[in-house]
Amino acid sequence: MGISLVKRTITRDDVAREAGVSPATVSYVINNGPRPVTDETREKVLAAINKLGYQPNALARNLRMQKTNSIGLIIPDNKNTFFSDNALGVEQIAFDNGYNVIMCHSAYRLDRELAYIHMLISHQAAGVIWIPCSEDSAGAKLLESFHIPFVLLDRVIQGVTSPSIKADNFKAAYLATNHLVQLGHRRIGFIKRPVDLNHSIARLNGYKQALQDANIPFDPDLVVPGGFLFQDGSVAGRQLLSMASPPTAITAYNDMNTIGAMHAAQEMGIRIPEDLSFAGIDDIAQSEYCFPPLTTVRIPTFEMGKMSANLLIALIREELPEDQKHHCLDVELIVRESTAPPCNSK
Amino acid sequence: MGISLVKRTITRDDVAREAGVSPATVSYVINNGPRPVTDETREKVLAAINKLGYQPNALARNLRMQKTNSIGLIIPDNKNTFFSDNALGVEQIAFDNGYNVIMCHSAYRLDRELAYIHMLISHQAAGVIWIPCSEDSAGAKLLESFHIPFVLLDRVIQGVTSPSIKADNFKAAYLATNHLVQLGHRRIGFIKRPVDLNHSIARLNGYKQALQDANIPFDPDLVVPGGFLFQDGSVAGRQLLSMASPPTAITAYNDMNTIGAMHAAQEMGIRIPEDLSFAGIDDIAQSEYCFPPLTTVRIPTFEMGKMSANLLIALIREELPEDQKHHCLDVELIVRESTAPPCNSK
DNA sequence: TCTCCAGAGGGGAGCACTCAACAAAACTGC
DNA sequence: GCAGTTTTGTTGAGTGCTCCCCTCTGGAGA
Repeated sequence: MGISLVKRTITRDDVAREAGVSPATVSYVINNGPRPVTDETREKVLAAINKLGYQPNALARNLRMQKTNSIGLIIPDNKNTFFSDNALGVEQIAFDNGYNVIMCHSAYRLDRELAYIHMLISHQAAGVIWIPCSEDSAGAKLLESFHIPFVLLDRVIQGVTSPSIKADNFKAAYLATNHLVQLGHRRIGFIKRPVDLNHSIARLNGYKQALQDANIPFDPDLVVPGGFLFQDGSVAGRQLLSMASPPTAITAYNDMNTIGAMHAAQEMGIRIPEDLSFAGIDDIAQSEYCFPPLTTVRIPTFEMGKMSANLLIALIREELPEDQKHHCLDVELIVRESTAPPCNSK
Repeated sequence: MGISLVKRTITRDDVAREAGVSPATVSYVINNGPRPVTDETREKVLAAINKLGYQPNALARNLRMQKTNSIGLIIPDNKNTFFSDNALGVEQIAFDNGYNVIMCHSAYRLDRELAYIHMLISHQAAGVIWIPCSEDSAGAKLLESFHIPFVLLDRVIQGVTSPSIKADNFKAAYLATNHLVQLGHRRIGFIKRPVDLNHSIARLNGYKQALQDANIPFDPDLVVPGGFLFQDGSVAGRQLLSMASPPTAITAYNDMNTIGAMHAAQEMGIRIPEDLSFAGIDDIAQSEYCFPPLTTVRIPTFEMGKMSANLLIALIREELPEDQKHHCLDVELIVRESTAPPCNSK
């Protein structure tokens, strides 16, 4: 049992030599085919593998096979439980199907997205799941030109026909706003995404539609931009509350901004929900535990992650029917304690 | 400009042909060495690369070089902001240094950890960052036998001498408990980790030491097991509060359990912090936004992730001095509004 | 006894790349 | 103008694997 000081990996040829068979036979044992092997030979090979502690080299295998079992996951922000939940769903399905996921964190930056896409191409990724941070189509073009299947998660890019998974963003905002309307609110502020993407426009439209259905005129002054951080929501909230005629309820593009705004209101001594109601969208982890617990619309992030991975794997296997390429998941209003009728209606 | 219907990748040989040079020259241009190339030749090669849209095949390169630029990150739960923050730090440093990270989600399961370790070995990972879910050393042995450098993050495994990054868990619990002691509490409940690992034992010991330093006798009845979910903390909280002589303050192994217990108390109609104080450890995202905002001890998770990646990269490059292999990061008490003097002291 | 054939294993090319070793060209000094 | 030296470019072996194609063995049928 000599300790080898030289760092040398055990290859398939070593196993073949140890077992007294040819390298090809070792492959046939490991891969269970494509040619049969007698039980006797198989035993010999397995014994040799065990003795030497052999691990096949996936790199060589992938090079030869012209494909890998790696899928790239491009996400904007792993700190946001919305996305980390997506990631969890993706990883679970990937693992169950023998894929490994390469985590690509774009930090909402297009250049990093593109850098990662180049990396994934270079690594011959079997496919990629992409939560784009913009509607730039350069990355999609690149993936297409290299025939790398990909699915868009949460967001969609104009002109890109790849499979996609999204939530019903219009309905999400409609439900949140309508809930406030039903409680009797008529001046409802909306914190919108700083940059307009079609999913954020859908949410803004849901807000507008709910107002329209209640015959409440749309007031553009009640729509202010938020940001990616809680603090941004806080700033937006203050802006809304410092208006001459402030809203009696606030909803937003997402929970992050809603919670930020709620904190700002509390710092200003405003009671929630007695003086001011808040409804969010996403149902991130913080929403249930903030004070008061936030009324919000649940987006099924984990399920979306799982679904996108299933879609991608079907796409890789070329088993995805044309009519099942695009999915829009339903959303659900979750009423907690941040919403109540407006105080003047009491 | 014919559209190729056959899916064939452009290789370095195609570029060589296009540029009228040898394949090796193309490599020298791409890698900037090891042999020099005249500017004229370089231009020709670059033009050909551009024209053909060539992307080098990382698989072939890695196979030839006998190494990759992939690092594995084994984490127990990406949903928990504690770990997703670790992941973010790792990814950032990895990206900046040209490494890509393979996300390995163990879901607190030893079998998945081992499955992923096998996968990483097979993929010739350059290194791995590992947040182990137990103190089993099989995975570490495996990595060692394949000479794959790894660093342990957050936790440490008995007998494993690999570099490690952890927080001062003893101090964290000491600070939380001592804060409660200083406020005048003498019956302080502790929700411990369901399974004892050395970092959770350190936290329990920190709790005990703070009591001892204040001459408060340790009461084993005040220590109950929690779990991985908010609900588990809730159950543990109810258990503590249903005691004949319940505690006036509760602290726990982590924020998840603390927040769970706090919710349980609120459901029982107990006012926080007037009737009961809560102090946690970790400072996860929820802690600042729960109600009341949680007094806790901040663990620098993001910094720990970054540091572990820097350590791993130094280790891979064999530039890590022996005396810098182990780091224990300092922690900080963050006083918010979930703690107050006990009501009987008023 | 010989031929035929099926079943099982071996040989070897090829995947896209790197780099040492070699060849050729360009430059130097006399 | 030529040997010696430097600079630039090419050749080809090797990385570990898969799978096509070939060989070998042995049993069935003539």
